Amino acid sequence: MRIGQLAQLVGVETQTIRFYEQQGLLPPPDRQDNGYRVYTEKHGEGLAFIRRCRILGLSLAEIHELQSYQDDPHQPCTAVNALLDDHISHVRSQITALQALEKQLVSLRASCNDDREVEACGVLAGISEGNMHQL
Amino acid sequence: MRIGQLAQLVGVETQTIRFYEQQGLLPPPDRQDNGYRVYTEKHGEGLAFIRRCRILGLSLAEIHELQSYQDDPHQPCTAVNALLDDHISHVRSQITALQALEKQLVSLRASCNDDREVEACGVLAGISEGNMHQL
DNA sequence: TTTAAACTATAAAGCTACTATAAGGTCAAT
DNA sequence: ATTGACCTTATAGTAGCTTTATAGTTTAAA
Ligand SMILES: [Zn+2]
Ligand SMILES: [Zn+2]
Ligand SMILES: [Zn+2]
Ligand SMILES: [Zn+2]
Repeated sequence: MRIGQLAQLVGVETQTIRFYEQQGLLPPPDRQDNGYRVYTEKHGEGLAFIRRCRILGLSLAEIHELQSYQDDPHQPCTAVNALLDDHISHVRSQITALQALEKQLVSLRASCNDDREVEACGVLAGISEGNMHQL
Repeated sequence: MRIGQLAQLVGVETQTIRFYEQQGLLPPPDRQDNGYRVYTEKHGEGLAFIRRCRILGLSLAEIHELQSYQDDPHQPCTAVNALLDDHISHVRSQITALQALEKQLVSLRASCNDDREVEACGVLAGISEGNMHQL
């Protein structure tokens, strides 16, 4: 299988595949005499694994870590579970932060319901006055 | 006021101030004979405005847009309010996406409550099997 | 007074996870 | 023979800084 076929199969761009190879997430495939990369089914599985991890929001570093666990299949999976726990709490804190942000933005927006001149815009005034507890 | 004092006053790093100047968000200040930047109170206000916008999650481009409105104070503030509305909906969609992600991660995590070998880890299996509706 | 700490300057690279562009080699078909 | 689709590498761009390198300036201590 050449790179274009693999890309289409998994639903990524060819550059992304080369990028993952360069980052050490995908093993370098064999090459044809003309230099073209030749991929096996294993590469397809590896690439699909990476993509599913990315969809779950895992960073390339975290994926790398998971791969290192896969290479050592008789270790206890504590580290894998811990990695996911960390990631979940990371996602949760992002959610919390964004919810607080939304609240602030909504109250800021509420300070200017009508059409005024920029000079008197409640939104701009709210930002400029700096009545935000963060700063 | 020199750059270090301004930085301390507003709570940013000096490089960040130079960066904002370079990006056209902060007007270039006068210079001393030795080349050192000299800032006025106005610069402090401008910088604080930028920082508060950043805390609200606004991009530098959005901040630039807001500044252009400030420069034209007798326009109606419709565009300001609209910018904020857009930003709020952006934040909301991020929250929604992250909540869906969290749900998926939690269910994935639940598939491996006990300590097993990596080989049998429910988390890794869950990712590898690809029973995710996205892919 | 010398010297070292603290401050300033510019320019360039690094960070994440790609995406896009450039310039070119290979292959099948027309 | 030439088009078009595919492949190659290398390089730059994205966002918002942060870090590093290198060097000049000011200020305070020894
Ligand atoms: Zn994570
Ligand atoms: Zn308004
Ligand atoms: Zn926005
Ligand atoms: Zn497990």
